[in-house]
Amino acid sequence: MVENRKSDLSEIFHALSDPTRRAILGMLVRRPHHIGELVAPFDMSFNAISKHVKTLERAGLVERELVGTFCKLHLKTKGLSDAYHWLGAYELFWNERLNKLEALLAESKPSTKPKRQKSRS
Amino acid sequence: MVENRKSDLSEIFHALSDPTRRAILGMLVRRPHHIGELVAPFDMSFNAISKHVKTLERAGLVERELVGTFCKLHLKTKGLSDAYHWLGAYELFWNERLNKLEALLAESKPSTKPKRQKSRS
DNA sequence: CAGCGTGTCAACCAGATGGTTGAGTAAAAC
DNA sequence: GTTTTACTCAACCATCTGGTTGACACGCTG
Repeated sequence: MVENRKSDLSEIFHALSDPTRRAILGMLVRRPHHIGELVAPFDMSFNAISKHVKTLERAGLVERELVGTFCKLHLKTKGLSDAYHWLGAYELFWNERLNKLEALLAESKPSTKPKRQKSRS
Repeated sequence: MVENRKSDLSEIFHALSDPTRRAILGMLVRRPHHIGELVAPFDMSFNAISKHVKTLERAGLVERELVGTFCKLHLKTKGLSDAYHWLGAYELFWNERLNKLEALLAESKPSTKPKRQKSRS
């Protein structure tokens, strides 16, 4: 397949951790763009955007389709879906856990905030 | 509130982009741990784990509760939930879009793979 | 063919990241 | 009161990151 060298969650989350890259995904979800089109909104060099695209591509979030000199970029949803489902596994817990946690914290509230605070914000 | 200085998606995704930190969350989702307990599985110094915990805390994924000398860590689900919902917005698209995309790609398949390949893997 | 537009690659830089060690602090145990 | 335990903080280091610039490759257009 040689899909992408590492369809890893680490790469995916790292790709998502940059606002520029998330914005790019936001553009691509509407319709495919070529790289040049992506540059305008960002006040950043073409090369910088190209690098971001490469990061997204490595993470498997974006797919290139070469059309003449243009490089048309498509959103590739598998990676997003992977990340979504990874988080979904936690969702199973957090609804029920929040209740448990709240109960627990309520119990231990009296002794919850000890004094040992030197420089903790 | 002073919840955390930046309940930002960037921080959250960045926190999730490290396998050690994801593993820590995996331990915390079962039950709260103190930091010392987290160290064992990782072959890494206590301080390294402590730093990871701090990263998770900054991202709002983890909450500290001081119990004597121990620092009990709870999973804090809001951040995970935020990330989950951000991705969920894309899920609305990708189910329908995949169909559209596939149709589109099927149309343009004949000219989809041009020759311009010098050093592209 | 020459020139332009689109994009890649490599080199470079400042700052962030992930790890280490060592010193210090505070509560608990002796 | 001394020692242990659990943890924090600061300094340090190598590597990664996100940006830049400049040179180059490819395909389209005239």
